[in-house]
Amino acid sequence: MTRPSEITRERLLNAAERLFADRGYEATSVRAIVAKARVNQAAINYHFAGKEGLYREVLRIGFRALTEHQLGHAEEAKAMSREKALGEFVRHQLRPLLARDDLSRHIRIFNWEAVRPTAVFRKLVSEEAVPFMGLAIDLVGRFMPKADQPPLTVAAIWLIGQCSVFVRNREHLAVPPALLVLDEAAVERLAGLVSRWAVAGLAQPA
Amino acid sequence: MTRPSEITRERLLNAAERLFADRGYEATSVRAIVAKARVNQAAINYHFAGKEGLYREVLRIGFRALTEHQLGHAEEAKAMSREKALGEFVRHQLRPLLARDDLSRHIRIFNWEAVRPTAVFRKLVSEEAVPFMGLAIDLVGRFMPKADQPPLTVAAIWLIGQCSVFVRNREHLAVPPALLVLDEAAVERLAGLVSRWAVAGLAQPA
DNA sequence: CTGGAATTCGAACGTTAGTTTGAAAAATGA
DNA sequence: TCATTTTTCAAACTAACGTTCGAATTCCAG
Repeated sequence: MTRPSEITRERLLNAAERLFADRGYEATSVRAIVAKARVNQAAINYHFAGKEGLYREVLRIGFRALTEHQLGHAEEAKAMSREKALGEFVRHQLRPLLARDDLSRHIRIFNWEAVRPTAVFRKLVSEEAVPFMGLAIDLVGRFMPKADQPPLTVAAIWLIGQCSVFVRNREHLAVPPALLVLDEAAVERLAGLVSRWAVAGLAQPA
Repeated sequence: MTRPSEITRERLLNAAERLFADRGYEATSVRAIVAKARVNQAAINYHFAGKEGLYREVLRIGFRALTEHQLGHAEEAKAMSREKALGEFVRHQLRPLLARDDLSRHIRIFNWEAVRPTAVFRKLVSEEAVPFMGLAIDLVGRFMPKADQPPLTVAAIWLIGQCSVFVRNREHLAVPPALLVLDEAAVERLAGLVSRWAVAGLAQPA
């Protein structure tokens, strides 16, 4: 076994993750990726057998990171009140408004997938059986204990929609008429607002 | 002044509107449009000076149709309770889940724009000064009478996000785990659910 | 060292995108 | 009718896309 040179692979994954997060899969060209990664044109096909393969790998990494992060907080979430847990979920989802770290980028990529899922994404979730909405479904289930799966899924989609619309319209929020300065405090306030609204909706009798 | 032959223009607008509603601007090719319209390849450039020009015209028509429709119902909406008005708004936004008429297509096109606004769209709204969210802002304003513009805009985005996420994930709702049969009754139930949730959020004290 | 495998590189390929072209056809007004 | 304009048409053009290719280079175990 020959140890492959990991550096090119790593640079590609890094550059691709940022570009995919910013523009989505379709709108990101392989030439833009290799330029940002400063590697050769053919590197993507050599290391990942094509653009799709690279994207699959980026998605896999995102899956792992997110589930790890959530698993790390799963116990705490169970211990919290359902209102607190939902608040944390919303804060977590709105995090890309501020931060530019890995986790935020993963969320932004999955937000793209929520709009129009790529074939790669669909295959991945079906293969790995790590449903993106699982956590959201569990969460809303605490508010609707008697509901069965379909309405829970609807509620989860509803909840995610409330968050992702802000993340994706980030640049809209910064200009009039919204004119939101997207600093720590503003996002905190927004998260509080959205989660209070969402709790009010879910908590009421069906 | 020479009367142009309107038929090709009309066929193009019709075909383009359907395709843009289904796939969004980027993913719709001019070849697909001319094929559906059964006109010549060069017709788009001749009649609309390019794909962008055609899209701008489709957007303009959508603007006019939507505002006319809303203006027609504006008086009724004012007369309703705010809860009823919001319910009607949500039902209206969710209408593309069922119907395939012109109005539904317009809404779906604007939903695409809510994801990642095209330059054409931005220019159009700034030019025509017909803000897409104006009605939503007025509506949420009835629940938050003391709020000023920024939080109202946030609330409006929040409200729109709750609806558009369903319209765009329509095909997701039809398969497990949601397994929603998208008939009249189901959409009606969904609209009721979403508007009740939204009302609960907005109606609570800030 | 050194020979074979792994990796990089520049160039090209085939396809599809939106647009342009110039001639043919149709429509128009005097 | 006829000269002029408007509209259609098939074909080609330029640019960008993802991918492939073979030679050049780097790497590493023997």
